[in-house]
Amino acid sequence: MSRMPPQGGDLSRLRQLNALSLIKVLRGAEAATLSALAGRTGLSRPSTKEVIDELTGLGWVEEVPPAPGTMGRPARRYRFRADGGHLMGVDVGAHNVRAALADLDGNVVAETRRRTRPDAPVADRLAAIEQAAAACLDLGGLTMADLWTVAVGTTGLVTPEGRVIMSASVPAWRDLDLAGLLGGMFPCRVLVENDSRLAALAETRRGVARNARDVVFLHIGRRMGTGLIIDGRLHRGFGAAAGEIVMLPEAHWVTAPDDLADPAVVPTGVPPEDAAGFTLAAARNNDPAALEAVGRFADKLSIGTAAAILLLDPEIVVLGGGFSRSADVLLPLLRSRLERVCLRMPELRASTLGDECVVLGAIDYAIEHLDRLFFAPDAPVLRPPVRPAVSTAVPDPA
Amino acid sequence: MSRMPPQGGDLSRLRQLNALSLIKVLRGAEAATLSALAGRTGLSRPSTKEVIDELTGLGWVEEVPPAPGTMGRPARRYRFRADGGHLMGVDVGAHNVRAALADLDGNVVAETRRRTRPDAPVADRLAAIEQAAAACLDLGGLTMADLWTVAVGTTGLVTPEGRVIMSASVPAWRDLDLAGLLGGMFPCRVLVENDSRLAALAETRRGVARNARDVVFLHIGRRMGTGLIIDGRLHRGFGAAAGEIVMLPEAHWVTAPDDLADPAVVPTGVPPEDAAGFTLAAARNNDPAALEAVGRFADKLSIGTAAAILLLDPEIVVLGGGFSRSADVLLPLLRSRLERVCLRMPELRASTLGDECVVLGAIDYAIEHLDRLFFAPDAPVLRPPVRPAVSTAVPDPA
DNA sequence: CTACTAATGATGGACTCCTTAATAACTCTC
DNA sequence: GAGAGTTATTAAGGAGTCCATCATTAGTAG
Repeated sequence: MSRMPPQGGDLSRLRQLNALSLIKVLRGAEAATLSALAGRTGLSRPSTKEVIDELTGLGWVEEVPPAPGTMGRPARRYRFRADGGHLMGVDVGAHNVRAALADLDGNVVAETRRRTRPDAPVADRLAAIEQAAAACLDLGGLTMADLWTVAVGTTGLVTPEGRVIMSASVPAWRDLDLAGLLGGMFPCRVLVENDSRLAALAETRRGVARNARDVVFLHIGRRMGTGLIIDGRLHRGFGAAAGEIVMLPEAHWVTAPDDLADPAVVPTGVPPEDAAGFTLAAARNNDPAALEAVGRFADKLSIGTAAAILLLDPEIVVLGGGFSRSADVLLPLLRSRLERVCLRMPELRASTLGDECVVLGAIDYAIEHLDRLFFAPDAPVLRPPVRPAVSTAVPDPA
Repeated sequence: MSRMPPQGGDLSRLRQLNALSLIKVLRGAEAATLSALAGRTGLSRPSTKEVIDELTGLGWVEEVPPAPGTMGRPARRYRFRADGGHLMGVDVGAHNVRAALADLDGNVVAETRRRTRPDAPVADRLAAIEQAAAACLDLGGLTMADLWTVAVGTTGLVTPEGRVIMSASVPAWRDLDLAGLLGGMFPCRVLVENDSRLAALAETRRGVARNARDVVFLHIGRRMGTGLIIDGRLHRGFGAAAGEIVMLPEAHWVTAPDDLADPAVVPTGVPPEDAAGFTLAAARNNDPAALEAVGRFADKLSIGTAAAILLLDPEIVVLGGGFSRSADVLLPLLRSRLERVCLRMPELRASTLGDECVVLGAIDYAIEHLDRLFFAPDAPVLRPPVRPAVSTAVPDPA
């Protein structure tokens, strides 16, 4: 009957649970005193001390100077050593490859970008990834050996095993064992996931949808995409094909972006990648033809979005992707259309993370992967912070 | 960050975890020997014995005669006392009210049904519920006081608090505090949930979708409905309005059933409730007009279904509801339409639970509620099997 | 310098689990 | 039907983890 928290066991298991619970409390928080930690874990002071000592010895926790100016004897303070390990997020797009290096708390330490062309051959794009990663490590003063996990977000359909089936925006990205190829590039576990899904994750972890349990993320741009967070977790589906509402014929999402590149609105000479921006700007200035074009786009956008809202009843819908820079124009149009259809209207917000959305999501995804490794019920024995072994076996027990 | 299994604590907490883990192993399984239990929980034999003794003392577990004919000394055998408590599932429909009494393993002990009319006033339908429940208890030789939880599935939109906003098939069911009204009828916790959702739950727990993690359940009948199981759990959504794809205008689900009552196919004189059955039977016999009508229905059905599949990528789609009795006609039509659109085609099966679907789902829902109560991380202290207190407070921490 | 405050460190007791070894109950073979 | 073989039960000793309590320590306030 469903997955089960109540995992008892040995005495040492209890100690381990308490240690993990302590790490959990320390994570992300500022330095804390023993009393505070004892209060938050429910353990007694002496036990907390003992566990903290063990964790300090292992290198998970470090002591920081006591806070001055308090009454009584100054309390020793401890904090989680987020620099005990590092992970990397990579965003592989049609025009850019981004890499970001982060510590175990998800704080970005260094960031790089390499340009590529949509029609670049596979080898070139892989080289760009390698260069971006190497430069990023350099900037952060680290080496490959310091990486615990790499998570990669890419355009296209990604299988649970990390193969790219095909990508509309990167023609060469087709039936490609990306996880395998990158597995040879990095000496650690490499996770590959669809970019829209990772963007959705970033928005729920640190963006406008922070702390929401059910989120629909819409990537609206020259290519459309969706990412779903359900019950606080990234939803992949049985064959990792979730979120592909783009393919619903009745929603016309495949051709919808063309509405914003209507020759009746956009003068010849405007490069294709700026056409939508032009139309949206014109609509902002009440150009009638542009308004009509944007209206057509919003009509189509609203169909797929309504389907997602009616099915999932999310707390919030987040708009990301290139077009979301003109959310001031799009949001009201979308909202009015959705209100006609939706039983319960969710919050509707534009992304604030912008271009970094996918790399940040990749980092958050890597962190969740590590959390699963460390907090799993069938637990890792308490051990010093070292890079987890590269288990090429199971892709990801969700 | 996310909900956390690693909940450590006291020594007694460890004992409790082990006891719960033991109950979990015993649940649903046949009687087992100590060695078997020790093996499955990971505990040592002496510890297992001690915990079992405690649970036996509390009344959760009972000893059964040893299995004869084995080598060596016969092992004592223990089993979970499923009759330690009872719960009731109720299905409130337009034409029928069903009630079923079950033990803690979900085995149905007794079952009753009362007829009502769709236009019956609220008081009449409530009386039918009370009568069905009373008769059911009688049949099972129990009283109200033996009930731990009652779960009710009803047509219509149900809020997280158990109010019925409105129901298309039961006009009187409108802005009604059903949970409150029934709370006065039963001396225990009463849960109210949409019937299609409960049917979806039953199919995943004991029907054709057994053990699937992601399931889309389609209720197809004179009223359409959906229930979603995501990651093994019933998905309700932020405002408990999930699964209402019926409302998507482009899918035409509201009028779709009318296709099967086309006057060009159904002779006058056939009562409205049999019209669809007539059309489907005619289609089975290759009546051209009927085939066309069923084709139109399948077209509409496939739109909403495709939306759900593309978004969620379920492992399996289950067809339930009245029309699913003609699944042999409908399934192939639906499948061929979906195959044109879906990226990954899920399994497509007809329900086998039939009319009992909702009551069984209600029972499973009640069991999950109890499981949450007993296995929650902030745990109940180990206690004898008694009916949990009626906490009118929190509706349901999903 | 003294009183007050709050954290630290050390001791003893309680509880849970494990390992090991002796005992008990039943089947099978001769 | 007695003895060998097999498996479960029972009991005792040991180790690990947590808690409560109390004397001690290192600051601030007046």
